[in-house]
Amino acid sequence: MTESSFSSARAKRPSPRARGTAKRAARSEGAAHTRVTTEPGRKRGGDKRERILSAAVRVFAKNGFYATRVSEVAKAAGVADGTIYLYFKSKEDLLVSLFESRVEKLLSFMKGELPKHATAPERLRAVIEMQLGLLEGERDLAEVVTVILRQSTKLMKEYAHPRFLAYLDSIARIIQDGQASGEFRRDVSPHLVARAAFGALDGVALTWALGRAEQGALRRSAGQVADLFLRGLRP
Amino acid sequence: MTESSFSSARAKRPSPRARGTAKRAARSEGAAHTRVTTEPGRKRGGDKRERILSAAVRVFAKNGFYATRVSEVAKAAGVADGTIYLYFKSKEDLLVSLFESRVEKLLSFMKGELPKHATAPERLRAVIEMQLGLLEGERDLAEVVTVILRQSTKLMKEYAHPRFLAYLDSIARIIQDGQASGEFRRDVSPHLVARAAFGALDGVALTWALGRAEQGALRRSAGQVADLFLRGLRP
Amino acid sequence: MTESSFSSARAKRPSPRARGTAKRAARSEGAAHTRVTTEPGRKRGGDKRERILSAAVRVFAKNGFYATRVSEVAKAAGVADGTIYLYFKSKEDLLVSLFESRVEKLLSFMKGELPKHATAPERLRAVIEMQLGLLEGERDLAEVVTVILRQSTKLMKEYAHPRFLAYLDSIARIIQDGQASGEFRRDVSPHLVARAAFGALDGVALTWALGRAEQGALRRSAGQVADLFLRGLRP
Amino acid sequence: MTESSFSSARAKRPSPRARGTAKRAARSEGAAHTRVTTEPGRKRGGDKRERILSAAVRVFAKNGFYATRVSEVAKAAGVADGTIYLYFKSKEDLLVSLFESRVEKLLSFMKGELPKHATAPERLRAVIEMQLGLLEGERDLAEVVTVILRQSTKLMKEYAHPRFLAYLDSIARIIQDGQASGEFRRDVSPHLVARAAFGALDGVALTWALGRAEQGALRRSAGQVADLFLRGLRP
DNA sequence: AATGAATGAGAATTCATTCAT
DNA sequence: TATGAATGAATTCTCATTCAT
Repeated sequence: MTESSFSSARAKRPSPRARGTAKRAARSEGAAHTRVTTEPGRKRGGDKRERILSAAVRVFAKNGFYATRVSEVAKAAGVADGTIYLYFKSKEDLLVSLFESRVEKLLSFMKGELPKHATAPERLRAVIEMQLGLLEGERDLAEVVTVILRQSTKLMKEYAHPRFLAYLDSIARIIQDGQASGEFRRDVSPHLVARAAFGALDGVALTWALGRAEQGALRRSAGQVADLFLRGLRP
Repeated sequence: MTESSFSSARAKRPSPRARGTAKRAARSEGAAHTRVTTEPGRKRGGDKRERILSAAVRVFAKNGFYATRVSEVAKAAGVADGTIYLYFKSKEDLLVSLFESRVEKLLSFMKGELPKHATAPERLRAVIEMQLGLLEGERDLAEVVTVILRQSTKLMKEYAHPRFLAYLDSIARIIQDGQASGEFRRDVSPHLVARAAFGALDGVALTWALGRAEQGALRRSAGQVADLFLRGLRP
Repeated sequence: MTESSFSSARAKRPSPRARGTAKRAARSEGAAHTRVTTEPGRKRGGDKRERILSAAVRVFAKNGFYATRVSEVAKAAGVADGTIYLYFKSKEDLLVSLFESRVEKLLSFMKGELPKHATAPERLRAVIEMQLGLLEGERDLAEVVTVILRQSTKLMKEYAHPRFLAYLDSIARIIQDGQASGEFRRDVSPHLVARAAFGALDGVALTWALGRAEQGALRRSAGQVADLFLRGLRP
Repeated sequence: MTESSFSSARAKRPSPRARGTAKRAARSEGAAHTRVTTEPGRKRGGDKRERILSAAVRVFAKNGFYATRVSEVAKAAGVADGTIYLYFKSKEDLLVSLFESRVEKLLSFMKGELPKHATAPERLRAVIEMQLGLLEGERDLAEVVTVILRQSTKLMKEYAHPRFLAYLDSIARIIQDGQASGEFRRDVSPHLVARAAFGALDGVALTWALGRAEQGALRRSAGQVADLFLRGLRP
């Protein structure tokens, strides 16, 4: 249960000019996530991709996905409109890539941390603290993950949902382990607990992100939420 | 603390031909939710507004707010495109109205139920069961409330946020009461608990709505979530 | 040359319900002025037609033809939107009818007055004073005639132009008579003078209507303009 | 008093992608004529603006402002619909710009010519000949200036009126000078004469433009109109 | 005759995406 | 690779006109 819950595939990105006649194609595409990709960075193109992504988090977080113009992202990134299409297939692909690149980071970190904790309660607390802790570091990211992502229904249903379920699974497995070892009560569904826990954290992060977003507030909240759940799960 | 947290104002709706008054008014309005309203169409236009709203829940839930065309809603409602603008100022107004009309219903129900429960734990359990129970009745509504609403960032920030906070407040007050009476432990922030509880329910409803949405599943989950929180709050 | 320059045809108006399926037809219609008409006024329907016309002058003068909504005219006239279509075939027909009813009045007045003046110079002066004098009485009308009418290009070209030419003709004939009798110099084209005179009056009325429209100003101007032209025409 | 009455500002034009700045700006602007401007497209977009303007004169002159579809202008200019919005903020802005660009030309020409004439009568004759002469060169322009411009009431009142008054002023000043030097009679108001003269020319041009528009006719008329006024003004 | 709710064709404008340079 | 002018499909909303009552 220490392995990542998010597949780490899709580390590649489209190489400039791999674009076909995709125009308006997205409307009917079944899967938005199959993208042609190539090694980008001869010279220092990877830099530009990153610049675009980081501009995108900021702008998406501020205005939402739909209200954001591709040209705004370009401007914020300091590149030409067309350049964005050298690195991303479409506006939506930009959102997916954003989500991926950020979540990937979050998950790989988690994957490294979890093994350090021996008991299920400790691991659950660690997950909770990590989720809020990581979001706190990047408010824009928190907003993207908690709010923006939900703006693209298609994205949500097709792309994010499976990854999200995988993440939930990894939490559920912690609960399961705890139940097996007698650390947690057995009369609750591990998956339900996982969903409730994730939702609780998401809700806390959401109000935080939409509100004043005080520094340190999320981290402090983490302890209480962990407490609440750990007590609630006590046999 | 039994009084509703949502103002029940705005129970009126615009009658056809409020046009000219409503026209573009939103552009400059500070609050997008103050709308001119009148008796619904006498004659036989009375149910049009409701028909449009209920078509909107369905279509929005299926495709999301942005991906839904006004003409699709019109078609689903069996009216002409223009008719929608007789009852709603804009596409966005339709979403707000939808949210309002539904949430209003949910809240007034809650307002009536809560007083029937004597202790804070019972009231918390009641809230949890009601939130999930009511959503279960209308899957589309659940999706609108948990997903779609977040699609309009402006809506979320300007309109829904305050109402949402008011709802959270009413939950927080239950916690507070319980802490005052010694029924709940005092070392957690009532507001934090409220946010976590709401988030947990939202998360459970979200996965339910996006997933298979089995009948009865939500109601069954409610008990476990309530249990989790009540135990977690035990002094 | 005392006979009216405007045909007095078209004194009839459409009777309620004579309407066919004219919808959008105007787009392709060649002649906008052929209208079915009937005696209206059993009871007192004529009153209503007049009320609509007079509301229309006011509203058109204020906002221009295109910027005016049929519903605004209806409101100003105190009738329902649909009622307008009982008396006028279309919005454009309303403008034409307006023009006609007003111009008719002006012309019949002129027809009665001219014979009272014996010499060509006196008649020219009378025409000038009448044109400005009548406009001064109704500022809104002045605006409709000088500005609004030009807004409907089709109207201008198809309907108003011939009538306008007829009016010019009647002025030209005064000049011609004067030249024949030796009262006016003969080295200018009567039609050119007529156009110039009409334009001069129109220009004076236009700036007056668009400006402060002081009472009495137009009448005072008339004398000077008449003077200018009469001197200019002196043999 | 030989200096031009029209400010020659606004010689610049928006470059493509001034979007975002210009967007909807007019809605709140007090003066609709302050527009962001930049060097026209380098590369090869340079003549696009001009091509659009000249297509617009043609189409507006033919169908009138309101009856003209933006797509028609685009087609006539040989560009895509959207391209128009790269150079003009809106359809109305296109009309204003048209007026400006043309009138500017006319006025700067006049500014250069007037000083060549020594006496007030000569200058008045020059103005008359120029106004008609320049219009004759471009029939479409004549129509735009005499008819189309009046179609946008807002335009007329907000934008054109002040410029128009300034032009009248410059004519009035010629009259005034003539009166001061004893070349013109003093018992007429210079401004009234200016308005009458402009109106006369406008009227002549209007019937010419709406009629057969024979080559040379306007120029020939100019002499007679000038004669008429000069004689009429003789002390 | 009158009403006004409903209609739906139509039009301006936007903006993701392309492609010539 | 990068640019940004150009494209044009698509979408919201308006409003003249109709027609059931």
